[in-house]
Amino acid sequence: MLSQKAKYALKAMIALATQEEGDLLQAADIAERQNVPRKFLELILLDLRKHGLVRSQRGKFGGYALAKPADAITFGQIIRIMDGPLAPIPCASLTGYRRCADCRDEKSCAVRRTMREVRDAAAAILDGTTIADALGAGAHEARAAIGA
Amino acid sequence: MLSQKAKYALKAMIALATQEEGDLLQAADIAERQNVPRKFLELILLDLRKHGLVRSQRGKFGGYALAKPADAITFGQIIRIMDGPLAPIPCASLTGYRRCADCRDEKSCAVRRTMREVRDAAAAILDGTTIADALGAGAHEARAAIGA
DNA sequence: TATATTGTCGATCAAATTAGTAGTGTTTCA
DNA sequence: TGAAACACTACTAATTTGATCGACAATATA
Repeated sequence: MLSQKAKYALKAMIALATQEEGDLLQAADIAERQNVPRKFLELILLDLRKHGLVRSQRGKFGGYALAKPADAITFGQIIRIMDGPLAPIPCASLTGYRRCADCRDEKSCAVRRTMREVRDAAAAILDGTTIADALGAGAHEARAAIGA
Repeated sequence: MLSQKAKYALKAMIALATQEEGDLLQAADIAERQNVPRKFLELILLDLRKHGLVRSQRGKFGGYALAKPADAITFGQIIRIMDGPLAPIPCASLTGYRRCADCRDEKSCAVRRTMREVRDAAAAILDGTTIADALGAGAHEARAAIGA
């Protein structure tokens, strides 16, 4: 399961991507637009900043902006920061491998093998979808909705 | 994340599938073979029985057996019983749909759209992998391991 | 029938995780 | 100097997870 935190982080990054290059968006604005608790969102943005996805400016008229182009930031990066590895089970993870305590023979474990397949499929999608894609597709859907 | 419970359930089902048609396997045996806590496993088997995946016999020389052929039981069925929907987020679930409380416009939500893709990919794998597949591949690996 | 054995089931529990909230400090600009 | 914004620490309530315990019910065999 994706945590609320990760979901809020994705929504916040998408909101930041709608800004003009160089413009800042304040936590309170994002919170209101995306309908998420402001203080909780601040923690999330802080975390994203510490991981280099977002930059911030303090003081009056401060705020947040993407630290990199929207097409260089993937869903996978954001989710891993917030929730950890994508794999359904640690023994099937590339980025956060941990052995199962109860596993007798990892090589022949069908659970692990199948969970690795699931991980790979999820990673292909999440590491292949950028914040820019999210915007683009959204715009596409919006255009389609008005018949354009 | 796959819970321990779901992982144990998968392992137990695989263990049951190794038995001859009609033979029973006792909870204590499964627990020892698969290295899982016996009492916890009993709860899991009970749950699997109530959902029709396993049958049980009480009393001396009692035990458990698959209630259906191993190739008619998928990872997806087992995981949904133990952990609920496969989707990373309820608004992207087919079997357990629930709206996000904070969502302003579900139609244009890029998070939802992408999580639906992840769900579909995971479901394709998990609903397409049976307990029989798990055994078969395991045997193949085993044969490969001994050079056969 | 007695007894050992095995599944059934309800209650309970400790630890971890989740989803926040509160408050204080720090920076910046007008 | 003061208001506005981010930074950071600490705390907490509720939920979930991963079990454990013990009494009960069914069954096979001696």
